[in-house]
Amino acid sequence: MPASKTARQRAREDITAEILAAARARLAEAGPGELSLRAVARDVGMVSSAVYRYYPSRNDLLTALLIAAYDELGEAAEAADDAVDDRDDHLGRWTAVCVATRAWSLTHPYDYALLYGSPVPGYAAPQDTVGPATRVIVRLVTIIVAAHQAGATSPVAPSIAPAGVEDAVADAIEFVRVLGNPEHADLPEITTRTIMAWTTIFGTLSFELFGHLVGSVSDYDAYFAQVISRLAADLGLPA
Amino acid sequence: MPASKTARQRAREDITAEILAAARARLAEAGPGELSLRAVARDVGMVSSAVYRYYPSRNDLLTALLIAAYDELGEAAEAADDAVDDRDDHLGRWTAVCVATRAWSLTHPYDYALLYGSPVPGYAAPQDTVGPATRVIVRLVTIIVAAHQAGATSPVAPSIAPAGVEDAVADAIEFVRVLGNPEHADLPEITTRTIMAWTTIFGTLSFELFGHLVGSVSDYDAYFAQVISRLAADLGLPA
DNA sequence: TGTACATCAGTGAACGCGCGTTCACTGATGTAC
DNA sequence: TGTACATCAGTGAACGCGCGTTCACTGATGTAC
Repeated sequence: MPASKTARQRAREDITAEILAAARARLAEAGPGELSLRAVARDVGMVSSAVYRYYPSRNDLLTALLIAAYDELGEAAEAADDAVDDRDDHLGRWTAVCVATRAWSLTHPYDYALLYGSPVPGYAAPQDTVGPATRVIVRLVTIIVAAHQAGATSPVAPSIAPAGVEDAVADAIEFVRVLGNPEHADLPEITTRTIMAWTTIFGTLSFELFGHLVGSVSDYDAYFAQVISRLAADLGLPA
Repeated sequence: MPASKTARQRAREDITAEILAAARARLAEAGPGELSLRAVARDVGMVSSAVYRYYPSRNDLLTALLIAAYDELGEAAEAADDAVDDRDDHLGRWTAVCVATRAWSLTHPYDYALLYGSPVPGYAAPQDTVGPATRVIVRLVTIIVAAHQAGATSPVAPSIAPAGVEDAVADAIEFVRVLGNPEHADLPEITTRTIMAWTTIFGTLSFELFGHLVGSVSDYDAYFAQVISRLAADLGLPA
């Protein structure tokens, strides 16, 4: 049981990754529901049955694909936040995460569609995908709550909304509390607004990538900048 | 050339519609990219080649599906607006359209995924789908612009955003002008905000239907009510 | 009203293709003594 | 260091299946005189 890997183990890891990469490339032409194991095998230069040594079925390959894409996006978003030197520049951190999320999405449109487009009929993502899937929103919430705890915010829009915010997003509020931000009077409002903003960001990316803004938006970069700036204002981050 | 239809013509229309309905039902199990003409034919009780008398190819059937679904959603949204007696109750009209849009989406999740989920690889929607696709946003813009022209609004959030709004959504602003609402000082801001709100609504529906709010939102009805109420406030509609 | 012809819906066979998965096999790599 | 055995990656054939589309056909419906 040596600490260094045997040639076999190294080869196995390489080829496992190679198959995954080939499958991701395939998504450009087929969509996850029509992803063909045989086509992937051909691209890798194997016979189709050989793929079963690495992924026990088509669905397991799909799961690996989801996790890889979620992790890559989460990684990009977190790295962008971490690269902001002034940790108290919450607006800068917010903007960095949003911009990085969009940049990854534009360069990986098929991965984006896998993650945020239509679910694959007959496929239910297993529990292992949950962690990777939450990385972006967790980071966004972290930034916004930090800003409010530092007091570096304008008051959020008065709650003219129907009562019952606490109930609507109870799960998320609980989550934020656990995140280690004990008490803040506006926590329900802040949480609701952050989830809304997150939804708007991905709604914007879906609309952009899936073609629904054709005829409305003329400059996508500028439009996205407008959106995240308004969202930041709605969240109480001062300009 | 009689004004009344022949039996053949009537039968043709019925069966064309029946095939379309069967295809929509199929979407529950397969997704548009894997939609099978043969399966549709079986459901209708025909031999697969007979479908070609009605739709010249699989892609034409897809197009018909898109148009039918967009029109049904547009119809539902417009009917909800039209049913509001007090035409000056802009908040009521806004809410009615949003609620109707969500109601249709929840009862037609597979049609929703067809319209707002991942595009079908290799399929480009033809021009005929554009009109039906814009019915909801056109109605939303109409309501918001009417509210601002009637002066029944709070001022919209001050434009703390980066300059250049006009350029980002130039196409939409032009469209609103053509809609017959000549001048309003805040037109660029109002237009941007309305497109953002539209994006948020469909982003919310996509997240709800595609499972991204599991673990965050505990009461979807209540959450949606919160969302559209905040959006209305952001758009200057008074409560 | 009746007949002759034209139109068209639906049939069934066929074309050429791709799919996921199983299985017995071979040959190379790794392990224990 | 050398040998015997175990592990495992990759092969190739096969199973049973479904797909979109074409084509010559039949029989019913519609039209013109």
